[in-house]
Amino acid sequence: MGEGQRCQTCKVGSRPLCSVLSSIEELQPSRDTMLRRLPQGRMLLSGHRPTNWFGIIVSGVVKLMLNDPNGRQQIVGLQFPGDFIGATQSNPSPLIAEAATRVEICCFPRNMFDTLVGRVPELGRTMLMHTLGELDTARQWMVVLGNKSALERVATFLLLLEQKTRPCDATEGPGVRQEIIELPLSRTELAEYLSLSIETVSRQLKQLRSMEAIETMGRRKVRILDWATLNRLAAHEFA
Amino acid sequence: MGEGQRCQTCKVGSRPLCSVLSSIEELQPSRDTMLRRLPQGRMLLSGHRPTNWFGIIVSGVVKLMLNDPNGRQQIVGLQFPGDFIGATQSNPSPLIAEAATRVEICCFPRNMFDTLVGRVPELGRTMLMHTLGELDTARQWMVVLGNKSALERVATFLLLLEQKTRPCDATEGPGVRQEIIELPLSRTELAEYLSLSIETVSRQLKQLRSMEAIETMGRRKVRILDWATLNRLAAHEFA
DNA sequence: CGATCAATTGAGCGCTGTCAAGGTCCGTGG
DNA sequence: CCACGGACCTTGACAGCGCTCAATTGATCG
Repeated sequence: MGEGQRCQTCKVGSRPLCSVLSSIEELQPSRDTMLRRLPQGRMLLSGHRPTNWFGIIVSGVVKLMLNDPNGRQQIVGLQFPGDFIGATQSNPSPLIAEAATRVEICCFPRNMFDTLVGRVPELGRTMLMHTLGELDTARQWMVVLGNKSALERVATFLLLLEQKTRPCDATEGPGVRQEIIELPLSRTELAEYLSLSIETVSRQLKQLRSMEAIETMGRRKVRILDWATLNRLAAHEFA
Repeated sequence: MGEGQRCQTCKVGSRPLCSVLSSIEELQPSRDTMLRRLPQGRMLLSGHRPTNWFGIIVSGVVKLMLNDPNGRQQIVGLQFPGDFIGATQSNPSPLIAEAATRVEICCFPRNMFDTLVGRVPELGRTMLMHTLGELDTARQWMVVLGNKSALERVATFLLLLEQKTRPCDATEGPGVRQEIIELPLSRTELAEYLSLSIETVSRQLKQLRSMEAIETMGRRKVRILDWATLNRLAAHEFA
């Protein structure tokens, strides 16, 4: 893993998992915890190899991948600030995790977490709730992959991204929407996430551009112009 | 829910969740637990409505569905004997659960489960493990829906089904494979699960028949003839 | 300012969905 | 036991979406 640094002022506060973090911080304030800054592309979990740490994402995006039997890889989930990562389970999973952008993770040794769960029952419950939420997310994404057209998938992704990358303190509501979205994925990664070809992704972005629903600014930025159209295409999936 | 009956001799013993069940049985033997027999088509969870019970499937298959924004429904998971169902979470989920076949469920009141989790910490851990397993399953299915052709999906489903419906005491290995598989789903449901049209499902079954990989016996039975071909098509997904 | 890789665009085709017709299974009643 | 009806399933024809292959354009960095 490499570079590390003591975690002094964590900014994940208002995210769903804040309670876990604060529990940990209260009991063992910033001694064994550290804020790791990882470069884009760094592998965090590699298939079956066991992991002795776990952490909470503070900033950046982590992509979760599974090896397709045909050799190719598919992205099966994205983890945003506030989400868990690492050895949240003892049974090994073929899941691969990689930093999609530069990432900051608040890391803890695994045994520390285990003992904490024993001492704070609330912690285990929070973990379970979060995992059930992830399960819901995965199943909703199954519906996206199963029933939506290429254009709808791209629209859905853009809205999902906008929602997930809102500043922590922003409440729901159309007033606080960000116009300009930073894409944490390349076109190739977008294709792997949406189960499309690179070319199709490109064509759908072009189509959205010609509908004047979005405006692409370089490779990694999108400005959203027409929320109504995008919402209609995504059919209010991730409200 | 309707018909119920005290649970005397439960047969879920050797399934993954046996520990939960036995913990419950030990502490509170068969007083508030009962074995519910439900007919095919009975709805178990309906979207947002809260549920005050939970249970473990003893026999039969339960399908989990999500409403597609386009109106159609998609099956996002199947629950087999040994799996949880019901209020395993407090946060509401839009998930709908329905008996795909006649189903027997060992049911418990929700508060009983909650108190047990407080008394037996192992129980919460088991729940978390099981949920993480479900998450893995969901993500693997995402890969199936994203990258596999219609023929491969059908082959994958047949092998998955064979694996899941093996008798409890059967260990892994090719020796104990069942030749004849009972399909818990109609063609329409199969299509909803595999994200295909009914017609395509039918055509792929025909193709497998013409390859002499399977043999259909009526509408709800399949005899597997060529395991190698099926495995090759499914690419050893659910080993 | 070129070198290099990513992204876009175009042409062509195959897989799968749609629409429509025919066939099969199964419960019901004669 | 057989005839009938209706739901479920199968089969065929056809079109369209998205993938593949190939060439071009564009971005980013030395």
